[in-house]
Amino acid sequence: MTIESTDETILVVDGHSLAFRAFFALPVENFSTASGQATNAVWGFATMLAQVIDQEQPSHLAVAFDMKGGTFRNQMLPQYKGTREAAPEELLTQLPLIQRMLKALGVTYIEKQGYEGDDIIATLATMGEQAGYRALVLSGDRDAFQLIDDRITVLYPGHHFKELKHMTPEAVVDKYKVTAAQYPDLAALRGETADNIPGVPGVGDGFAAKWINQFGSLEGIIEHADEIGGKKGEALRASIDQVRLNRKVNALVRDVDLGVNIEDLTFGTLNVADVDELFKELEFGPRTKTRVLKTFNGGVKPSNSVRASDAGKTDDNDAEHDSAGLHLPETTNIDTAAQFKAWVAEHSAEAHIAEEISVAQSDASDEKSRHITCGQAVRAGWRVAAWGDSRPGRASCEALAIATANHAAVITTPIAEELTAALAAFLNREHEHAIVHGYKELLHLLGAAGLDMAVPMFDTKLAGYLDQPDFHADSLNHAAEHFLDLHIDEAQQPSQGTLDFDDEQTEEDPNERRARDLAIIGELATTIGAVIDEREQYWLMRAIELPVSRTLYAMEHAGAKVDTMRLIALRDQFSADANQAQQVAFDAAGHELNLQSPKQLQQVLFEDMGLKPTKRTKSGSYTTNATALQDLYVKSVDNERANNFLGALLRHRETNKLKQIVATLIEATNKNDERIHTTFEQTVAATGRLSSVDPNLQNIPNRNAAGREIRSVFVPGEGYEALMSCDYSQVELRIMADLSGDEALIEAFKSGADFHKYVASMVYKLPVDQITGDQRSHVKAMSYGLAYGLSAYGLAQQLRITPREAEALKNRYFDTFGKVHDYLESLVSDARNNGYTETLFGRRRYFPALHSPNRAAREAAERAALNAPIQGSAADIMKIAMIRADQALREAGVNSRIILQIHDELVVEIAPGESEQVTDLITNAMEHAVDLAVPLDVSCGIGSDWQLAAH
DNA sequence: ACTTATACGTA
DNA sequence: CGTACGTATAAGTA
Repeated sequence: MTIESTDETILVVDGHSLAFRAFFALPVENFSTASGQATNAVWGFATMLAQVIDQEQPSHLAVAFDMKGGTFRNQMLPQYKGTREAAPEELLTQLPLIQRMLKALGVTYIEKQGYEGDDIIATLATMGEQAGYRALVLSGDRDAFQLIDDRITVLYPGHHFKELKHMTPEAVVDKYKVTAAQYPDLAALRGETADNIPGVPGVGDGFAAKWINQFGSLEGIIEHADEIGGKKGEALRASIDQVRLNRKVNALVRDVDLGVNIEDLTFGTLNVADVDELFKELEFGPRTKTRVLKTFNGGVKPSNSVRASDAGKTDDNDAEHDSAGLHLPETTNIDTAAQFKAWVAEHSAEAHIAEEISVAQSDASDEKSRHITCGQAVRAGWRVAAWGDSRPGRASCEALAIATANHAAVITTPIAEELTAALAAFLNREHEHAIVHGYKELLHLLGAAGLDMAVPMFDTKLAGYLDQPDFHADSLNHAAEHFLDLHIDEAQQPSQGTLDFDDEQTEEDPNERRARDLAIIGELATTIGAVIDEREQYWLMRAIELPVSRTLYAMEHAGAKVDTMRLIALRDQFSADANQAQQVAFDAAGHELNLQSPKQLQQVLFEDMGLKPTKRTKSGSYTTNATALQDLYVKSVDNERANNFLGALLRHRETNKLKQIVATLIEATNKNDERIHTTFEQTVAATGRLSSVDPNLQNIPNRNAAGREIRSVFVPGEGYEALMSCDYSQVELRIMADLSGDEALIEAFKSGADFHKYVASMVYKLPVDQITGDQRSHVKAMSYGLAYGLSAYGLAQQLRITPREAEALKNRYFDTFGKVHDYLESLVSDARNNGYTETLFGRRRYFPALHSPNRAAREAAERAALNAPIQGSAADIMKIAMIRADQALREAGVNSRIILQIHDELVVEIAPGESEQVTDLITNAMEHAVDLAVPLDVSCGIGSDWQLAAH
């Protein structure tokens, strides 16, 4: 980020690529003039370009465009860019406007008949380099990577435009394992789907890089093609001509005669009158004008942007900066309470700034607090972090730190008693000024050191998740790379381990890494905090995610008690059943085989036994999944051998799976307390749901009797007398009823009758007592399928009815619940317009693929966009219920505690004599988590194990 | 020792 | 050709 160069820097922009990005990133509806001229691409182009200029501060600038008419590439490769959809009319009409704007802004743009924008870019970057400049190439086309060297960097946009990756020689090697100069060889082997250029089938970046490193170059590979064995070697030999051609086509021309001098490509003298006129015509507001003027009114003037880390900075000139340009706090090791108190007194002022947030009392039920922001407060505050093993049930803390932007106090374990007390007092007093990364993990680490901390002001891990729920950062460094475009030194490679952040290196001074982690947390807070405020999502973090983290910590820490003896008995029983089924299968097949190998099964079923092939898997082989086997089983009554085999195989599948699940549970049981401490992932599921890992306790069998047996191993632990299970009935449908306002569906919920039967009677226009079992189950499947974007075909498959019948059912259903239909459609169209969906509580999920030219990808995005707000709202509601339930239990002073969450179900460990009271508390917390147009219905059961607690 | 495909458990 | 997950195993590559 810090470019230390006194040289000139030229920024070369791929105009078409930027225009495309702008066009698809912004909804046309919001950017059109009264006369109907679309302006989204023009506006986006201006702001995105201004953003890059502000960030990079180039001294010279040029924009390259493609010209109509083909290039030499089309003659070599007729299908070149064949799959690319023609640019939409609404974008094409904006290109001349963009060029007019560039002219008014005093920016040179270049196009040249017979060449692509990429060739112009390559030429400009080369010219810049030869003139001793640094060159930055802004392009979304990976072909530009071949230009990269010490002086040429490609700015490659990520998912969101602002995440520009600085592709340096090191970054290319890092990503592709080949040098920038070798990149076109790699691309030729791999092909380019976007340009309709086939590569070697089955060969991706990985294999291409391997070969290049083995043989040095594409030519080397072709020479030694015969030495490469396997399917991939074969495919390579068959594709040599294609690959050679690819390589010719992807080479950029670096010496096009453009008729310009590099020194003339300055900018900064914009024509105010022309800009005024154009912006008036495009109906751009004064803010856009100010924004653009600021950037284009003096190309080389010093930056007006302040680095985030400089906020609240004191006159601390010897503050360290690391290689990535991070401002590191100065670390002080603290051993005694007195040292700590003195340190706090000295640096307290740095952590507090004028603007404070008054959200201490914010809670889920307070509607007015929904608009709270974190504002400038996240720029200051105490960074609190800890290092060690944060796995529940086995957590241990190595060190913790409390820091401002400039100074860090580091405390290593074991911590003296007096210092522990001082830390406890500090955390108790200052938690609302704390910024953390992973509050839940921090609680495990603090807990291991005998400490606790109430909800902090800001959690950068949760914030990153709210910002981009589809992105999963697997470490703090990864988050820094993604959100801050900050590349941490090569030397500090993560080694394996389950530590909170990346594992420590033996080489590095531990405090150096701690300082870096703290600095990253501060940077993330400012960067993502701004996004959170802009979207008004601070309430979500403060009133839902942070408090639920605390509840989840308690659940993970408590764990779930299992009956180990019973677990072992079950494993042995399932194991014996599986073996027995396996033997029967072997006898029927006439030989032994691996029943867990789809490949071997295909051989036996479709070749040896000659059964009629089933549906194909995506790789083209015949599926051997349970539904297919079931079908074959039913159809093979007259073929005794096949029938016996299939029956045994199905039994083996089921019992073996159960055996495997039980074995995993045994493995995961903590020897000390005979409890299983799962980890609830709070930042993984893109919809806002939780997930459970290590082990997954959210997929314990529940659908048939044999599987349900496994639930009986979950029992109350010492000091507890029972387990209680409480679940919401049809939450997602109730959310749909509320949000759609469909009177019929609302009435169905208010009736209090057997819901599915009642709905069936409305759909079939029959009295409730005349509804058949089939009718009820068909309508039930339809109801549940709604929120998934279910197709008539899918419904037919599931219910084993004809697509015609399914279609008829769907039509009747939507005739009855018309507003539900309209609502579901509005979800998708709103998502298309806004780019994202939103839950009841403002949790967002973005869907760029809604504009994908690929039909399958687009339709998948449509179904996901339909589902996300519904599944996500249900998740929000459950989180609020958990916070309320947890709080209610604590306020009542009972010992009972929540131990598991399975999306719409809570499992509570009940202390003696508390069952009635706790049932009331939990039911109330769940039922009144939110106020919808229909009541939330909760049903509870209590028993001496999880299975018996079912109701 | 790694990745990919296949299958299957839950809501 | 229904959303959201996590885990295990086989088979292919190294």
